[in-house]
Order: sequence, then C-alpha cells, then structure tokens
Amino acid sequence: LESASRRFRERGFDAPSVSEIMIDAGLTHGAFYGHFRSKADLAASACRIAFEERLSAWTSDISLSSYLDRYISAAHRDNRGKGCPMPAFASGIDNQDKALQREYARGVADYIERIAGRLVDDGVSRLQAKKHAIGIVAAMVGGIVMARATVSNHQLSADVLASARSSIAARFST
Amino acid sequence: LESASRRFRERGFDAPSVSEIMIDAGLTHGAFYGHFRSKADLAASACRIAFEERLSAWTSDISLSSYLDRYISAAHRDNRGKGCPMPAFASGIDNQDKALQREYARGVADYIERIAGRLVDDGVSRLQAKKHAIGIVAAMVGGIVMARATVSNHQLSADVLASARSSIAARFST
DNA sequence: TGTACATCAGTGAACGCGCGTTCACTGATGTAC
DNA sequence: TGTACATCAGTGAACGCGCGTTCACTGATGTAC
Repeated sequence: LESASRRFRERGFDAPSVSEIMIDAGLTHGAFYGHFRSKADLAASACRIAFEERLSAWTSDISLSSYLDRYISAAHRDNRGKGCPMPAFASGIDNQDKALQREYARGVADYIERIAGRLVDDGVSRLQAKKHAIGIVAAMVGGIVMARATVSNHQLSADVLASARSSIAARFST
Repeated sequence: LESASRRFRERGFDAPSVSEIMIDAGLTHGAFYGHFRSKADLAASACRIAFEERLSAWTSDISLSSYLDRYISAAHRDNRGKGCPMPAFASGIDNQDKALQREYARGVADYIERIAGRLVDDGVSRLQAKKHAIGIVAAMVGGIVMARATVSNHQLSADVLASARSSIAARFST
C-alpha cells in the first residue's frame, strides 16, 4: 500500500506500527501478513514506490532549475509524507534491512541519473554531468534535511532554505 | 555520560535503550534516574555535549578548506559515533522532544557561526559569510548523509564523497 | 432457481519480547561519640 | 581505636505498554449440480 509509503516518509521506518498502517488501509493488523512477508518487506516495497512516484512526477516539461527551486522550498520541507524519499529516508537507513538499503541506493542512483540526463541535454559532458548531478543531489538533500531539522527555529530554517537554494543556483551560472 | 552521545550518534535517539547505555557506563538501568529525569533529558544533554566536543575539536590551526576535506571523507562516514552530530541527528529529530530540537538547532546555529567566522577572517563580508556558511553546512551534511545512506553500494557512496567534496571546493575558487 | 460446498481475504485474540520507568531495598562510606 | 548510626549511589524485580508476528476461525463470494 502507498499510504504506508507516506507514513514511512513522515516518521521513518520504525515509528509507524503495522497496526497503524493497516488501519490506514481500512483493515486490521492480522490481514497484513496476507500481503507482505514482514514489515521489512513492506518497507522495501514502500521505498521503491516512493522513488517511482517521485521520479514519474518530474515530467520533461519541468526544467531542472525550476525543479530545484520547488524542491528546496518550505512547502516541500513541511510535507514529508508526499515529499522526496531521499531526505526522508537518508538518516538511519544504514541501520535497516539490507534489501531496503539496496532499494534506497538504487533509487538514489536513478535520481542522480535523471538529473545527469537533464544536464547532458543542456550540453554538459557525460562525465561532468554525473559528478555535477551528485553534487546537486547532496546539496538538495542537505538543504531539505537541515531545514527540517531546524524547524524549531523558524528563522534559521527559512535561512537554510534560502541559502541552500541560492547556493545551488549559483552553480548554474558557472 | 558521553558514551550515550556516541551511541545516539551511531543509531539515533530511539534505538539505544536505557539499559544498553547504562551497561556501557558500567552500571545497571535502575541507576539511570538518579542522574537524569528521563531518556529525553539525557538525549538533550548528549546532543549538547556532542556539539561542544565537535566544535572544540576544530582548533584555529585547522583551515576551513582542510577541515571540509576531512569532514567529507570515508573516515567520517564510517565513524558515526565520534562524528559530527549534524548529519547523525538531522533526520528524525523533528519527531523528537521539543527541548532536544532546540538544543540541536542551537548547535547548528553555533556551527554556522563558526564557519561564518572563518570566512570573515578570509575577507568575506559579514552578511555574505553567513549565507555562504549555511550553504556550506547544507552541502557538508548532505554529502555525509548521502554517503552513509548509500554504503550498500560502495562505488556510489565513494562517488558521492568525491563529488560533494569537489563541489564544495569549487565554491572557494569563486 | 435453489442448495451444498470450496475458497480465501480478513478478523481478533494471543504469543513472546523489550521498552521506559518506578521503587523497596542493599551495602559501602563517612561522621559522631 | 571501636561502635552506632545516617547517607545515598546503585541494584534488580516489577509495572504497564506497544510492538511484530502467528493462527484458529469467520463469513462473504463463486462454482457445481
């Protein structure tokens, strides 16, 4: 189920219980094991569909620079559930199931590949494009992760978004 | 205790149990409440001392650029316990205790201030220094967080470190 | 159309477990005489 | 020096709770005759 994917993005893989997820789906917890082998199994599936959903939402009519502006925004910061799985799952995934880790790494690689493709379209060489794309992903994720982590200090969080956004934008002028 | 600070950085605030932390300190779990009011109380203290320890380790004889090179390294990626609390606690802290969130935000603000100070020393204007410092922090944290999250794919994780490092370094040439 | 039966997704009680927290108690230490 | 007592950090059994997982059962649905 994809409501699980939302819950996991909101509060991590451990916090949402199987009961909570199943109630969300209008069923009882007992029915869970008719659909998945274990909670870790669901987590891996939820991770996969989160990446698919995210990548498919980035259609070719949205330019890279406007995509980045929308990515590093207060709206994205405040909407973990429907947001990007990279920052949502980043921290703590190294203490999770191996299969889940691989699923995540694959999603990240796909994301990088997508950005690199856009850069190649813009005339950047294939090799440079990948390096550049990775740097952009690190800055995107860092910006959102830090903005979310500092929401208790509204001004700081807003400054993080603004500075991270302009810091990435500056990279495109070179 | 500061062994708690290491454990929390390694596996987050929820995973390490009070028993585990106390055994680490050579005591039993019952003695815990003679020292702290609750687990959340310990978490806030551990967060504070992690930032203090980190910031005091960055002495004035270490230049910003060499500090950043050492920060975004495989050694730092593989040593969460003694590493920087910013990437270690970043994700998931928004679901924690309010006092802990404030402690974290304060640590981040201090870190940014420290970097901004170094930039000012290098002749950057005060206002620009802060913006620049925030961008650097986001890129640092993003680099380490993504490198850790993708360790299951060794090549990808190494590429993330290399690209994030050179991406930040490029910023100093402008 | 009506009856008998197989199927199978979903139910909910039950399991063993580890958690954070409490609390009556222990036993080493330091002070008073 | 020796005894009596207060102090207090640390102990470990016990608590209530929610977790992931299992499993005997229910009850609606579809097929066979």
